[in-house]
Amino acid sequence: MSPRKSAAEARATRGRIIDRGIAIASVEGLEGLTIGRLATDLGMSKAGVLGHFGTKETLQLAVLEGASAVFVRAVWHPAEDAAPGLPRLRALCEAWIGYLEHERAVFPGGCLFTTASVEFDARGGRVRDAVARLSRVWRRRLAAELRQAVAAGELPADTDPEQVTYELVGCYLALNQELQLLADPEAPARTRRALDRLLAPAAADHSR
Amino acid sequence: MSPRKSAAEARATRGRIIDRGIAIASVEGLEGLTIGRLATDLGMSKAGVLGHFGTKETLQLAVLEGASAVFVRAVWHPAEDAAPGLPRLRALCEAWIGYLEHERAVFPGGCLFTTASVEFDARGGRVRDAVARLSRVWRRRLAAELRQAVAAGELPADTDPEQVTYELVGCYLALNQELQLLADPEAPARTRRALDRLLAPAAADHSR
DNA sequence: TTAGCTTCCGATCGGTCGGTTGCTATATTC
DNA sequence: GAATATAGCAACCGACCGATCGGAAGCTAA
Repeated sequence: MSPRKSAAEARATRGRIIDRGIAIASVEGLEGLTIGRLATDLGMSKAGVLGHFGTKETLQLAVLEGASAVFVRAVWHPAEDAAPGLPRLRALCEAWIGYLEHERAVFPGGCLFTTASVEFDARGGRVRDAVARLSRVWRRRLAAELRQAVAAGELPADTDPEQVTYELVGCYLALNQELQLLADPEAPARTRRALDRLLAPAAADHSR
Repeated sequence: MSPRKSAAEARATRGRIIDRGIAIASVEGLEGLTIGRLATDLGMSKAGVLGHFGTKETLQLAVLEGASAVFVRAVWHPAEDAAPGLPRLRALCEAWIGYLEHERAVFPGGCLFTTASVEFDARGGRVRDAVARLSRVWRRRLAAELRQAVAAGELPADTDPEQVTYELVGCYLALNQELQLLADPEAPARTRRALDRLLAPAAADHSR
């Protein structure tokens, strides 16, 4: 009927598939994301959708990568302008709250990584590996930023970066649950209170 | 071939279905739990399995209820012997860690409530309502226990029970992720360190 | 002895899954 | 302008999904 052909248009189509896939997967999960549903939503045939990826697993990985780009753009990029250390951590955490609270247009079902993490944490396969890799990357970045803040004397010298990272991740998992499952409007305020405790500046008795 | 008939045996069969269903659902999710898989695992026919529940949704609710009983037995019951307030909170939290760390025989794929919570948090329906209800019940119990500890002077007087409950839930969501997705053996120690900070006794400058 | 109830099975239903095939129509390359 | 490459479609595949059906087997009560 309407065979689009140019390479540029094909890339655009691929992008539309991934965008729609992110939206569906954030609600139904990466396993619940089906090719037929994707095709119907986009007014395409199943073969037309699958032709861009070959395999559902490859499609899932592409959606995951697309979601990762959204996350980086929404959370990490806005914080890059802030000064390294505590200010950047603060900006990062605030953007992270906004991402979970307002990014409904992109992730109507909440953070796709939380969903995918729980969905695949008990399985094998490339998707699980990709989810675990992304999770580790972001934890490492958080810990590195925390180390900078400690080195700069902005956080107590005895701060354990891995420990604070763990507790930060917990905060955001809980925030996602309170927003999505319990629809609790108090959740962002509670998160900020927890952050105030976790990222409390070092007592000003340092030399520098 | 082997049609069991007595009411007692039927109840036993129902229990076996639920037990197996819990194990499957903790790995595949409540949606990924299929009647055919259940029937194969138990050496039954699909009709025999579904006959006990009528509907997959009813089966999911029964599995959820069964998992709730396991959780109560593993986490709440052991803590009932402890004195109300802080000691009971401590016992509760320690049992909770053990539940996530060692209950692999019952929940091979990690805590079923975490899985179900994320799986249904963006949908409607009775299963989602049941998950949200259980989540609220346990948060309320935690908060009530925290209030007791504050009233007894075991925790600082300005402690916000809902706030601490939120942070406790976050700790256990993070623990589940580190155990299941990242297979990090340090996770329980990190959880205990976080608990030490969250449940630090009030400074002993109180009168009573 | 027998009627009625329940448990469970085998067979089957319509529907959807991921994936394949053959084709057309366009874009690109020479 | 001819040859090649490819985006996308329609049709279809075997497998599996949840669900329904009639009936067989065994318990219980009259």
